[in-house]
Amino acid sequence: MASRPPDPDLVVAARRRRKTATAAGDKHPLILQAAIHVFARHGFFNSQVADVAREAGVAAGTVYLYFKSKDDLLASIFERTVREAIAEGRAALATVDAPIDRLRAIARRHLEVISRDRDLAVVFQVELRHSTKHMEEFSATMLGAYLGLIRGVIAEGQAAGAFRADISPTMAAKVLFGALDEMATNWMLSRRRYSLVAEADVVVDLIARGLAAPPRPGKSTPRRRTP
Amino acid sequence: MASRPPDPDLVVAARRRRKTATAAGDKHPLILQAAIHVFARHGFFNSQVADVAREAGVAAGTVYLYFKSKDDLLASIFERTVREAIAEGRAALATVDAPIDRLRAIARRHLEVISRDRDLAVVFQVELRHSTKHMEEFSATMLGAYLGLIRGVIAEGQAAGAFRADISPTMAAKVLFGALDEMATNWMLSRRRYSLVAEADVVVDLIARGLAAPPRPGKSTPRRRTP
Amino acid sequence: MASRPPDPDLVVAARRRRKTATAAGDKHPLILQAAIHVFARHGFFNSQVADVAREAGVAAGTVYLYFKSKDDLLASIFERTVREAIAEGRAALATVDAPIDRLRAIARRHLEVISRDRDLAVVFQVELRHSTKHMEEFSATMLGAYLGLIRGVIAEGQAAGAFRADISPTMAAKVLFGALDEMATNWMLSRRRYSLVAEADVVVDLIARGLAAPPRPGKSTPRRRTP
Amino acid sequence: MASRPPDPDLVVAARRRRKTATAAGDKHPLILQAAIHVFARHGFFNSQVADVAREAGVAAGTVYLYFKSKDDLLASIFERTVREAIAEGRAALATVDAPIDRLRAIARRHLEVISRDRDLAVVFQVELRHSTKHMEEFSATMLGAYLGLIRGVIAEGQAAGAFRADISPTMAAKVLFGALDEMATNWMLSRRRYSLVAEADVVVDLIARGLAAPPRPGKSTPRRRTP
DNA sequence: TATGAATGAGCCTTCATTCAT
DNA sequence: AATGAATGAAGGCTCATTCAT
Repeated sequence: MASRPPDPDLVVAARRRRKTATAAGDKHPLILQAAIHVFARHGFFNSQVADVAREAGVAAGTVYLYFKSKDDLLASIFERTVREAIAEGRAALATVDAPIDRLRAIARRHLEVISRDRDLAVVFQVELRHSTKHMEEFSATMLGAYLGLIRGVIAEGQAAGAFRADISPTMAAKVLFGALDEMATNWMLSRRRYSLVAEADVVVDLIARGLAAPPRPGKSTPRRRTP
Repeated sequence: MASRPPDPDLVVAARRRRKTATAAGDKHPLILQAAIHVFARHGFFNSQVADVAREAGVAAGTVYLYFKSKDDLLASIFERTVREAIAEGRAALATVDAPIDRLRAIARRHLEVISRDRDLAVVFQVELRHSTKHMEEFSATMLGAYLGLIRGVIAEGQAAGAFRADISPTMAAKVLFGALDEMATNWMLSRRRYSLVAEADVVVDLIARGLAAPPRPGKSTPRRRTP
Repeated sequence: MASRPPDPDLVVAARRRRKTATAAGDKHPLILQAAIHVFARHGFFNSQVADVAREAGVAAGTVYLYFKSKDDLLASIFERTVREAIAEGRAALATVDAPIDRLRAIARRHLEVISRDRDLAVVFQVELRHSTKHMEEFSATMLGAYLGLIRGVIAEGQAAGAFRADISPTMAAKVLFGALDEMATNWMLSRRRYSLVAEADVVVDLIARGLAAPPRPGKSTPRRRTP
Repeated sequence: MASRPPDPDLVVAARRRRKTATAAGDKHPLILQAAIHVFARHGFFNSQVADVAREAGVAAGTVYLYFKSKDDLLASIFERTVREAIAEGRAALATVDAPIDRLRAIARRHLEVISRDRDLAVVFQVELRHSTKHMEEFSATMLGAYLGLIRGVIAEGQAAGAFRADISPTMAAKVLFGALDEMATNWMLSRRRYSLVAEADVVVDLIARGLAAPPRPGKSTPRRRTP
């Protein structure tokens, strides 16, 4: 364990939380969760760093030991959420093989992450949209990674002949992400408390149908099995 | 045409602004439009009153001759939009008689007002949601008037036997408004430039179908039972 | 009347009221009186030029046709009051001869001017004291003239042998003015509505007694008569 | 002496300021003193918070760690002064017994507090009078406490038979306070630097004489009749 | 002369960020 | 690592003053 090359993802994650996550007392997730709650309740601009600190039960200065700036709090929320979605997406992929099932797994986890914490959903779907700068910056990095995950699954499906090959997998990935993102926004804005995750299936069915390879007579969609 | 008595609506509109609207020189709509653009571009909190003033080509202090505060700019955008939507909705109603056509007319105009100015849509669907205070305050006044307009059409339809009478017209009006509002938010958040107005028909078809008066006895809607 | 050399005082006064005091509609005193009321009620700094204009029944811009600035309003109140006090003092002097009577006449008129208008008293005794700059500037001009009037009377009394010559008439004038000024301030600040003018006699008695020439045996105070 | 329980008054005073008054570093009195000097020199309205901060040697924002607003600075000056006057008055009362001596002690301390700091006197007697709001608000609280102190002494004197009982102690307290307040204002406005404290005796003599219990029957105060 | 809409400099106040302890 | 007092830049708003009509 000591000499193995470190997982790049873990390195990135560790770098985010300044140095030692020594014992149990890591205040990084504590403050981040406080920020989610405070931002969701009052909005990013109406919230003060001192509010977040108070909610987290730390001093105002302590926030700056874990985050570069107030903006960094927002960025970290975005980043952590996307990172988790990627991780959960990957984990979900491990259990299924058929391309359409893999897409469904990603979509379900995506909406699960969102619907797990309504405050997070508010921040992620609304507050994050304010700064075009943020959006553009993060779209290029984290979001790119997430889209890459989806694109990979689609490309696999195309390679396996399950999906039509005459559509760019990047474009198809964006369509799926866009649809899921809009589901999430609707759910978050809606006063009703319906099941968000259930919509994953509908979205995937719809898109998968659009992606389906034209049936070749007498040959059903092949199911690939991973070891 | 020159000496005709003035349109009462225009008189009301003029009274809203400063006294002598010296022909072209009324700065009220000028500043409001500038605010819509600036707020849409940078977000309400990232915008400065000075930015709005510069965009409108007036001095910073001038903004305060027409609006009580920066918040009032936001509130005025909301108010003007709802007022226009009501006026357009009423105008649309004048041309059709059948209840379902009347609903469709309102829905189309609603989405037309939104899609006419994308900046306005951004401000109206996103920035306005920030301040719970604003929302609550205006929900009670302007929004109430708009919902009243819809409710009236539905109640008419019920009275005429076109709509089922066993649903509160207030509730039905909220459902329609909620659906249109979500269409508008989706369109505004979406990167795609599809026709928003076209969705009005889909929404109205759906809801009108749900509102349709039950067919004559002997041919009841089949009730599916879930286990 | 046309060719006589103009009275310098009138010239100054006329210059103050920009050009023609054409007919009855001179707004200069109107605005000044409005300023006295407004400043007395809310204080100089809490009053706005627009308040004064409204009280005077004119537009805000009109104030600037008669006064250089807001400060000039305060200065003009000071100046007009002192000018009137001088004029009234001179008029009073015309009726009496004995030095002590002449001092008493000045003192009475001084306090009369003050007590005639309580708002004026408030402005004159309190608001005017705020700006040291103003005080110093005006002390050198208008107040100097008023003190000169008093000093003249005292010097006359000294020349006539009625007052001791071993005290500077300037110093004695300041003492008298200072005493009267403090009476005025007390009266203005006091919640009681006693007669301010009556205090003139007390003050003059006191100071005149201090100024009295040492009695030379067998020779009573001479009474001078002016033609 | 080192381990004695702390003086309750000091505890209260410390609580008034920010928590840990790290020995010499308490900026509350520092800023307050700076405000007294700046306000006295330029007047409340001509002074900027930044001026006060600079005079106190702190940053502008620091003022707001100790005071709610610029107005609060003025209010705090008032409050601290009255509080000190009450404390000094009480201390003075501890040394004397005879009612008239007790009144004289209070009066002397009152004028002592004022004359100790001329800047304070200027602010207290002039600037504070501007805002009627302030006056009314604090009259009801702090000033009420101070008047209560005086009233108590007078009531004691009445109970002891030293003062006539046919005058309301509240009214008598107001008369004494009013007289002292006017002495203070005169002294502050006056260019002369006479002893303000000495006037306490004169005022108290006068009022105490008016409060004196009527002599025993058979030797009544002569009543003069005016025609 | 009179108007009042327009201007823009100025100031109070907030709050993200720093740093001595 | 943690604190929270201190900082000072930034921005909303006011209002004295100007000027085109």
